[in-house]
Amino acid sequence: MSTQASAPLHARLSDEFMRRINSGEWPAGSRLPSEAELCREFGTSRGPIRQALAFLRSEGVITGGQGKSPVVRGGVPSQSFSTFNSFTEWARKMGKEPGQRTVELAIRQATAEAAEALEIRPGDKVVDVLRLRLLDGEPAMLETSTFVHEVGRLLIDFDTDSGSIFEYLKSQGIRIHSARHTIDAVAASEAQAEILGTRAGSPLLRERRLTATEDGTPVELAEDCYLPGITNFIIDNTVEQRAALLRIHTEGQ
Amino acid sequence: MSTQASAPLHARLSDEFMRRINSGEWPAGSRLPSEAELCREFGTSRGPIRQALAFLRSEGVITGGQGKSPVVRGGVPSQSFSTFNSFTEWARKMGKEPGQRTVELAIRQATAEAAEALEIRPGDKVVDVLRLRLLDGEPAMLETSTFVHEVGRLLIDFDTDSGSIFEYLKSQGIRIHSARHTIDAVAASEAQAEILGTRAGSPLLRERRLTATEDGTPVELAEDCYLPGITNFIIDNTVEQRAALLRIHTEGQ
DNA sequence: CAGTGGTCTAGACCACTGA
DNA sequence: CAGTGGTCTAGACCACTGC
Repeated sequence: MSTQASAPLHARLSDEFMRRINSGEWPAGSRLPSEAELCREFGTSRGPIRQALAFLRSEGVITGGQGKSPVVRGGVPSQSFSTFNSFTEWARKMGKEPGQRTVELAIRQATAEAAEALEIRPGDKVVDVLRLRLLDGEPAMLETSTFVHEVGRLLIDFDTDSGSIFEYLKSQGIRIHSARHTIDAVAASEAQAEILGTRAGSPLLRERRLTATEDGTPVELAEDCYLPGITNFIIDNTVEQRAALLRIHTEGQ
Repeated sequence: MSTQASAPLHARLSDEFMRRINSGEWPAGSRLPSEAELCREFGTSRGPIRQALAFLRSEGVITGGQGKSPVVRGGVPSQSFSTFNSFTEWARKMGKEPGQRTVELAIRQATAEAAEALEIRPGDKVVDVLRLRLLDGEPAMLETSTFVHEVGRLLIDFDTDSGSIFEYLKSQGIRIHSARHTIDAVAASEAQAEILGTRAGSPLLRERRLTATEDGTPVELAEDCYLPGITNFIIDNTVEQRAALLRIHTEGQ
């Protein structure tokens, strides 16, 4: 199990349930034991059992209910916040070796657009980082990040060629808490095409990202442009997740 | 409030909390009343109160905890499963008028690729629908859907120019329960470019979708290609949502 | 230190499912 | 009908926060 012995009971239970599902002890398509049975097996009340099951439900690992015991669903992925927000961590999890070449690190004045998103004044100092990200040594993505100065100044002392900015900022006590990702497709500009080693006008998968701390203060505005074919985004959703985390947007709204 | 009088207490509570947040009674950045206070106000035990707060937390509407009362976050979107899965419903919510022109509706044998995704045998009958989707009369997306025959046969009696297939199938008792969306960027083919009124080779935002019923049986395999600039995908995530609904993927994994 | 949310228990009633 | 999950109560102890 991945949880510590001191972890809350419901967390240990959901890990144990997850283990049984992944090990095939509770195969996909089968019914779970009833809550009453699980209470007896683990010598606990219904509370923690239900809390653990609710977590599996929110993950999409189990489904069904009301009068019937839940059913195990198959082929469900899982990814943590940091995996989604850190290129480095994500690449490692995919079994690829992440790399980066810093093209530019600059302190400059915020553009009007960046200032609005980051909730600062136009002309306030920001730190721009432009990096080419690699997978197994091959160009995969062009990352353009703009940090508010208070956070970005920490990067001056950091070798941005050495690894994950996300992890470094975490070690410096910056707690990234939430992010909004906007995904679309764009044609590569001349400059982008040259760095990525492709043709101008060819399609790129673009992810724009606004990250914030717990109290909602913006920290970073980023634009990541992926070479197509190498990377895609996968989103799972179900009816149970009442209002989903995700939405499609259109201009003028 | 949107919930019925007979709805569970925790649902009515979360609606009431949401109302107070949207009305400005609990402004963004402010602290919520303590759970004990809410218990007194509504004359209930902590259970339903906590369940309602947990829902707001999962929506990203409130944040924080442990020793401190939660804080209201601002600017949080919300979208239901059906809005994300139905072009028609989504367009209406965006204030646009959805439209469609059916290019082709055909019964044919499943390709090897489609058969594998839909968990049927290659050569089994499937129903293909190719439609140009419009927003306010302008081409916006090219939709290629492949339905398993058992479901697709219902479409033969449906005017696919008239509206939402998703809604029609729901009215026919087909209960779509979950979907996996894979998003990437591709270059438009000659055929696609002609229908969409763009140039071959220009970028398209592609969403491939596999929808399933509650027991995990695949129903539809779709490929939607959006004209860029008109549409993008927005995803919000936070640390609290332990393993998110979303992930980035790469080839060979 | 007092107040907060996080966790857990024990027991109860209800609505829904399937035999 | 018995068994299931969905809901709610009342009370308890803990860890964390800020004063």
